[in-house]
Amino acid sequence: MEPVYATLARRLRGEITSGTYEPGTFLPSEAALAGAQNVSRSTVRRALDELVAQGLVIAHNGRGHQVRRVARLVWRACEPEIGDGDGPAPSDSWSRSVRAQGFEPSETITAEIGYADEPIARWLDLPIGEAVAIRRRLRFVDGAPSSIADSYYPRTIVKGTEIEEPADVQPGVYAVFAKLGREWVRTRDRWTARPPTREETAVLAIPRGVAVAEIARRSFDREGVPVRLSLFVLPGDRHEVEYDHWEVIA
Amino acid sequence: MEPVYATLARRLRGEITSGTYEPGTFLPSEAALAGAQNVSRSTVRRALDELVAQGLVIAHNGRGHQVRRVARLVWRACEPEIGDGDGPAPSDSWSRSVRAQGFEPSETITAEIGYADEPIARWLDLPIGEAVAIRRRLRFVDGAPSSIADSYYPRTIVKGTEIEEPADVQPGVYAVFAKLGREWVRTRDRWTARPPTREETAVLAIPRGVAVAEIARRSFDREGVPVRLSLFVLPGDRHEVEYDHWEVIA
DNA sequence: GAGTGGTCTAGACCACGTC
DNA sequence: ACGTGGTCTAGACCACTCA
Repeated sequence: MEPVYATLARRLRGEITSGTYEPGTFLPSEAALAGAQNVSRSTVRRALDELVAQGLVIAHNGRGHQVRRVARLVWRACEPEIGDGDGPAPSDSWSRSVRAQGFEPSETITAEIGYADEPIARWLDLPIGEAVAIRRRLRFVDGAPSSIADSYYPRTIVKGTEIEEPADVQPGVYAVFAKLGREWVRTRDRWTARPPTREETAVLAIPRGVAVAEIARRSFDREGVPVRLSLFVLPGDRHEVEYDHWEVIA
Repeated sequence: MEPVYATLARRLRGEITSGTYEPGTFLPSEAALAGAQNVSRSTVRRALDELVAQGLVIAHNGRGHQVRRVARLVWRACEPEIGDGDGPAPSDSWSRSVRAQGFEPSETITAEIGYADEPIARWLDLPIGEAVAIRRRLRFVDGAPSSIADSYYPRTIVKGTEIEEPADVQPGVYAVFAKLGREWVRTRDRWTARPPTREETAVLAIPRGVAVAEIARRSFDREGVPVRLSLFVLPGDRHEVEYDHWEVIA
C-alpha cells in the first residue's frame, strides 16, 4: 500500500493542477492540513516536501506554502558563443535568450586568481595546484538569482589579458583567445543531475529537495588542448536546457 | 548555525571519502549513530538521506546503509544513431558505449499502440488523442535497471511497419524511416533535472532524494516535421551525459 | 527472533513574518 | 502577540533480512 504522505502529496498535486489552488495563493497551513486529513504534522510536511521538490509550491518561512507560477527558462546550450560579449552586454547569448523569453537578465562578475584543485585540474588537463584565472558569474532573472556560471582559464594562456579583470570583456572572451591564436573550435559538455551543495542552496535560494543540473563545459583549441572550463549550475525547478544536433550523414 | 543533521552528514561524508568506511562496507546502524552522536534517530535519518541523495550510500531495508562503489555511466548523447540497430544488438550505440566502459548492457523492449496525451502530443506536434506507436525500453547495466528510453512514433507514419512489433528492428529504426523517405536529419534534445515519479522510483530502484535527468529528444525529417519522440529517464546517481559540439565559424 | 530501515505520531522549541 | 514553517525528540509499529 502507498504511504500516507504519498497519497496526500498526490491529492494536493491534483488540487493544484486542477486549479483548486490558484498560482500565487497559499495552501492551508501544515497544522490545518494535519487536522483536516487527520494525520500528524510530520506526515503533512513530507507530502509538502514532495511538492516543493517538484517545484509546484514555495515554502516561505513564517508565511506558508505558496502555489508557484511555473516558468521554466530554456537555455539553448548549443548556441555559438563566438562574437558574444561576456557579461551584461546585450550581445551575450545567455542574456539574449533570457530577454527573448520575456524576462530581464542581469549578472554579477567577480574575477580572481586561484589554483586548480582536483576536479578543475582534471577537466583542464593541468597539474593540481596550477594557477588558473577564475571568472565567477552569478546570473539573475528578473532580479532573482537563477544560475551559476563559473569559468576557469589556465593562467599560462590568459596571464596579463583582460580576462583576469573583474569587468565585462569586450568584444568578448573568444576575441581575446583568437588574438592569442588559441580560439576554441570544439566544445564538450558533460552534465549530470545532483543535489545542490549547501552553498549553492544558499546562493541560489534552492528549495529543499530540488536538484540541480551541473554542466562541465570544456572548450578546446585547434590542437585539442582545453583552454577553458565553464561550470554551470542550474536549479532543476526553473531551468530546461536544449541542444540541437544534426545527423552526420556519412 | 548549521543544523545538526547537516553537520552529521558532513562528518559521515568525510569519513566515507577519507576511507574510514570502505566501499561495500556498512555504516553503523541508525540506532547506533543516534546513540553515539547523542541525537535522535530522526536526525540521523535526515543526515543519511542526504548521503543517499548524493549517491554515496545505499539504504538496504533490513540490512543497513552500505557505502557505494561510485561508478557513473557516461552516455555520449550526440553520437549518431544512423545505421544503429535498435535493441540488444551489438550495433546499438548505447550498448556499444556501455560495453566500452566495461559493463554489460541489456534491455527489454515492449511495443504497444497508444494515444498521444498532452505532453506527447505537444512534443510531436499532433492533436491530443492521435494514435502513436510506442516502443518502451528498459535498459539494464550488469543486470541492474539503469534507465528508461521510451520512443513515440506517429502512427500515420509507421503504421504496418516492423516498428510496431515488440522485437528488435534490424537493421534499425532509421533504415525503416529512410525507406519511407522520412529519415531524420536533425535532432533536438530538451532536458531538465526533476524528482522521479513514483513509478520510475520503483522500476529503476531509485533511492529517496535522488533526482533524474529527463531528456525529451525529437527527431525531425527533411521537412522539419517531428517523426519521433524519445523520452529518456536517467537517474542522477549513476549517469552522466556528454555532448560534443563544434563551433560554427561564420 | 533479533536487528535493520521505512513510516508515523505527539509534542517541543526556535526563527521568521505579519499585525 | 500570534501564526507560520524549520528543526529536533522520544517513542511506536511495520516490513524486511539474516541467522
